[in-house]
Amino acid sequence: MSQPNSKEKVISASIGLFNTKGFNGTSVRDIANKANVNIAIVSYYFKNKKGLLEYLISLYFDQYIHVIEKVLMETDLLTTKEKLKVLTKALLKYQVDHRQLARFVYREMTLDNVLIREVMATYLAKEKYYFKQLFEDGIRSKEFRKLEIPSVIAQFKGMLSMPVLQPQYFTEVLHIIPYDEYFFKQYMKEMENWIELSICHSPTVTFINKPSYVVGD
Amino acid sequence: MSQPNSKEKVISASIGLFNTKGFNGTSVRDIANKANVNIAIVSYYFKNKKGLLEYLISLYFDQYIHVIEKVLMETDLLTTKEKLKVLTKALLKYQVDHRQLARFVYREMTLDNVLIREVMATYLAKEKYYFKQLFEDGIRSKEFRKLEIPSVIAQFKGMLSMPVLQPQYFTEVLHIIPYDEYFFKQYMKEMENWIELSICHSPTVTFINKPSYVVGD
DNA sequence: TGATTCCTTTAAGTTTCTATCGACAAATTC
DNA sequence: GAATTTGTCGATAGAAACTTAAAGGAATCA
Repeated sequence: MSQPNSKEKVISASIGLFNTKGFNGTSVRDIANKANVNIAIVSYYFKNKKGLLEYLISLYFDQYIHVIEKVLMETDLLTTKEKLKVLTKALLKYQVDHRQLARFVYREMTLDNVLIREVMATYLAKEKYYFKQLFEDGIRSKEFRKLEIPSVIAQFKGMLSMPVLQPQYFTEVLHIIPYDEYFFKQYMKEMENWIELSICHSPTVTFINKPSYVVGD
Repeated sequence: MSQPNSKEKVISASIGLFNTKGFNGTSVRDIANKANVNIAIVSYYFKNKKGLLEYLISLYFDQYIHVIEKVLMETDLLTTKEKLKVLTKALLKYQVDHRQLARFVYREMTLDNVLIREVMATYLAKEKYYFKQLFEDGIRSKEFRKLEIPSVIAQFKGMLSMPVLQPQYFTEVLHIIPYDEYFFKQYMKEMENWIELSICHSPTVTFINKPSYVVGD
């Protein structure tokens, strides 16, 4: 029977360590020890530590973008508001399912690191394109308020990443267990609430393709 | 004339470097070079690199908590909603004024680092106490909806920290310049909007921009 | 069987980092 | 003015880091 590949072992060990100790705080030796492989294995598969970093970031964002595209494909017939909700749920779920990798990626994003920024530039541009399009659609169809799109994107991303980025804050200060089913539903509700109240016009009724001034009186 | 103290030089150099390269990504030698002092100066004033870290974190949070307490003192006569708005503005301003230190501190918070967590525990507990009290007051006086307080605190903190934590995202992806006067006002408006719409009961709705059905005709 | 490719290990090269020591200068105190 | 404290500097020991070269082994294929 084939035991887990050395490459796989390095990947999962490094995700775990980068998540808890950060990229710079983790040595190749640490990774090799945790993965139970020889030190040089890392160089063999990823050339060096930076190569491993690039690989992991691409791994995360490839799937991330794929989630967005899949949702947009499959929700073609829904209202923009519903699209946004489905997308929110899918992205939250993706992040929770890959919480270690996600936390690590988001943290490294906050560094002024040329390498990382170059790797991420394309992905972030795509993400922005899809988000922008979505919000513009919503505004055009009068489902959404006239939003300052960049600010809203920022808010949206902030809310999405908060629980992934600060899990210890949730457990140690707020005494909530992030990542369990209950938390997921609760947080999703909060975000739906935000969509309904802060993004959309009317909290009660929305119509497809009908301008909201028809609804009013 | 007294040139800036060596200690001061080390502090500001380290804040700058930790901000851009992270704690583990910065060496004591880097700091000494940027500060234009001898390497041993760091140990002399802060015992070692960890000591410097502790000092900076305490520096940030001492002032941070002080800002909260000052606002709560001075807004004793206002409604809870107004209190929350004043507090939001004060904290945003404090963060922007200390953006480098703030980004660094928030980033290090996302690591599973025992030392850091111990230093911050007291501050975060205080912060939570004040926030919780404030939201409970608002709910009791019926100004606020019946909120899940922990979730709301999380959202609130997420929004506050987003612009500080991801400045490059704003400049490079959204093409906004964070930290300038215009951005500050815009973002503050967004947060006031959130307070009005998502935190408070709806009746007193205010729009950032006029709702589009008014613009329409 | 022999050759090839893929994977792993040994071993060392080279750089980089932290922390500390002892000497020296300047300022302050007595 | 002497003594003491405070601040600074250069050098370095000792540890830890990343990377690479070269060889050993296993599996596959001709």
